[in-house]
Amino acid sequence: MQLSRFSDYALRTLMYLACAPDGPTSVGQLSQVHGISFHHLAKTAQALAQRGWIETRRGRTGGLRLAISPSDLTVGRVIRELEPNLALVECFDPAKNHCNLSPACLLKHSLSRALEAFLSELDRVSLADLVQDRPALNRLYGIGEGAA
Amino acid sequence: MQLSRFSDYALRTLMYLACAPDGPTSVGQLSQVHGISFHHLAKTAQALAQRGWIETRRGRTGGLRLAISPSDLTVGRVIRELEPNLALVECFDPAKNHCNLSPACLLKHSLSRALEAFLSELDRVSLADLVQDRPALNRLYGIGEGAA
DNA sequence: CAATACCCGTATTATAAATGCTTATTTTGC
DNA sequence: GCAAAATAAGCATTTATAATACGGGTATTG
Repeated sequence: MQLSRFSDYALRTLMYLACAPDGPTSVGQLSQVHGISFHHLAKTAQALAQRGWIETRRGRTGGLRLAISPSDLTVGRVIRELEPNLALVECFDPAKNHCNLSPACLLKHSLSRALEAFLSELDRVSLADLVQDRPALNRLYGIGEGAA
Repeated sequence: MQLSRFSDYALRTLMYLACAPDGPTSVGQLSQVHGISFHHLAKTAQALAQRGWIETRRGRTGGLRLAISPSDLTVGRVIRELEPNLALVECFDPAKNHCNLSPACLLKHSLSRALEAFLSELDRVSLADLVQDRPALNRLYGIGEGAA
């Protein structure tokens, strides 16, 4: 049971943008800071832009910028929308289900409740909460390093 | 984010054994009822036996039998022990971690809390709870069908 | 002794993620 | 106004991992 790296990278991108909100940040910058493939990051940026969470600007001085307030976006929301498959077991998806116990199976309900407990715990955490110690993060990001 | 089928099949096996506790149940029977590969099920049975949750008996009249009381085993326990990878993101595993934000990253703590909420919700559910409506399950399992 | 059923290690297959490449669009500078 | 450069967006390929299938081995019963 693990989160897809897609969601993971999306959260890292949002965290960075929440820390460096001044100018637009290029995907290349994000790629360098996080040590993640450029093209892979571009793909996640695309998904974030589609949902209106970030603004993308093309051209010579383009890049990514947060389009919403960090306190308005929760980790739970991000994962609910971006995680490609939240069906813990096959019977969660009626189309793929092969288990004929479903009618009387209480396991499914228990797992549903547990998943909801997981997500609602993350609903309590906003992007603003994640970056509350901005100085420490900026140090790790290398933001504010005067020397080239 | 989804559970491995390994854990899934293990839980189904335990549920069946909790419903049919009289004689030993062969892996072949379990395979037929659930429509799952024989060898794959045998592998999960092995893991259950190693933990003392079931007894296996070889030979002509052999099979699997529950070795503990259904109310003493929780779903949470099963998943904690059997799920091969509960590391939601790479930074949960220091050996595989490449993210250099770890020291100041609050995301990890949020995810840890959420995972614990998920598992503790499942700790509240015992195997006995899952099979409380035994007649309905036995009907689905085909247990008690007089006609051949 | 023969048949049945669990035990264990290996190999193949399938699926999904990660990466790389190509195309299209925008902006800046001449 | 045009050309060049930078960047986003979309598409295809490679890679890795998990699930599954298979074979031989061992123990037990009748």
